[in-house]
Amino acid sequence: MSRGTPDIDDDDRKILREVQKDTNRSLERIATKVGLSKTTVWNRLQRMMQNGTILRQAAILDPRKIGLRETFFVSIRTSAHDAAWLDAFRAAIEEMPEITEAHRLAGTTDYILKVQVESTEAFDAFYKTLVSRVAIYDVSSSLSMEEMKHALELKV
Amino acid sequence: MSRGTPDIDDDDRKILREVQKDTNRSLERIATKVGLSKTTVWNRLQRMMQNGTILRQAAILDPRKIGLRETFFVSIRTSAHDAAWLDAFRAAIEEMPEITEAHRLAGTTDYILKVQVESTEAFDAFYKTLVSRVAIYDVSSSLSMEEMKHALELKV
DNA sequence: CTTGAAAAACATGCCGC
DNA sequence: GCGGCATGTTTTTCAAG
Repeated sequence: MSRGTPDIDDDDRKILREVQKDTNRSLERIATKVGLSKTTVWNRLQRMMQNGTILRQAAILDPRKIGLRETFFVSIRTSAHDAAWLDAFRAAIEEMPEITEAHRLAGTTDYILKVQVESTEAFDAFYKTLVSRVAIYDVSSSLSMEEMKHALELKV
Repeated sequence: MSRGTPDIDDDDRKILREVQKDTNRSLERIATKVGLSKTTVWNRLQRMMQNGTILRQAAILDPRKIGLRETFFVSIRTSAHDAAWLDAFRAAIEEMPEITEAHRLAGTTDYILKVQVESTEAFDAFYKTLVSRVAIYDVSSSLSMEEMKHALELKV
């Protein structure tokens, strides 16, 4: 385990491609599809859950069906780069469920947030709360008109 | 079913909160936790899978463990707004597995892409392929230094 | 909506290769 | 490491309150 990522081999990749699509198929179907025995597939799945390759198995919901109709992308620049500010920012991200994704970036934009809310009014409320919690130098919010792709299946 | 989203009630929401976390717990544990019978939980899950509230149940992988070490956000502006260009762009998005998310935006930026690749070199190759496939007026790519949050669990 | 029970499908662990 | 088989668990279906 000294190099980049030699934890998984081609059989593992085949299994991952299957379980990324659907976890509700039986072991037997997966085993047949990838050309290994049930036991082997089971052992490999066990290992990949242990070592964190598979983070978890979960139901993936349609945001619209549960009332989250709008997605915004929020680009943030800050003037404060001290530890106290970052702690406050991290806490806000953690505690606000509307923020479904947050990245610290290299470049002119310091942070990007993906925010999923019920409505544009709900976003306005979210926005006010956010800027009241942390000092922000410059913000630019973009409303998504259309989600063209959302691949939870990674290229494995 | 004439209003916004009255397909799901509070019991459904409780069930969804459970299965969003982990799909591998038995029906019995979920039923106990939400205070309903096994049969009821099963019937409700069945309905929510039928009507698309639950898109699917799948394994969620750690991108780094499968060698996808870098995430980029690509902001795109285009000068061509005709149907032919859009078709080509849609096809490119569909066919390039490195693009894990794509949105059409309102505002100065026309599109935003999330791109997950093995390395910065792999991103360079991806980028060249993308711009060779579709005419783009202005692109700005930002490398993510840190994924601060990635909530696949939606606020339900 | 619930309980309960019965059938089928399944995951899991052990065996020998 | 692998595959086949035995066992206990779980899902799934059904009848009845």
